[in-house]
Amino acid sequence: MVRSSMHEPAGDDKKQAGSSMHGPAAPSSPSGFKRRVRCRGEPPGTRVVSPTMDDGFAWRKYGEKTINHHSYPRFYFCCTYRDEHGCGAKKRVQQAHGKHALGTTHVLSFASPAGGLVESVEGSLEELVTLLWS
DNA sequence: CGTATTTGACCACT
DNA sequence: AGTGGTCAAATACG
Repeated sequence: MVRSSMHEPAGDDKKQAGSSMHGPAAPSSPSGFKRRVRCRGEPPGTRVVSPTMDDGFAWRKYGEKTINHHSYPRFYFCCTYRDEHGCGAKKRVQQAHGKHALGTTHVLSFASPAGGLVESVEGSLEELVTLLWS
């Protein structure tokens, strides 16, 4: 969750170093590194709402985790242009109760079309879109 | 060929 | 000890 001291992006340093160390750099000798291939074909009907909704930006899913504390999994998205535009837009989508169908989307930070920078926004996708276009 | 997407594992904090 | 969050690599599709 949000670390008390994770306000500074500099924290990425340690993370990057750590990953590098684990060294997937040596694919030839993975100490048990087995990447299971995925079947890019989820059964139709299971999908209630498309997290990749068109909010004006391209979102790329970079992770998924199931929270035991909650009843549904959480999806992590980040702006596809993160590399080129430095638009450090990050989106966290938590699937709310099936009754509401629409999960809650928390935006960590994203560049506003107006040129402003928004951070730590939380609300439904609908609200976020409205805010973006505000 | 490039991009988007998926899954597993590790890490840091509490 | 457990949780949550991110990265890296591999694959599939256009």
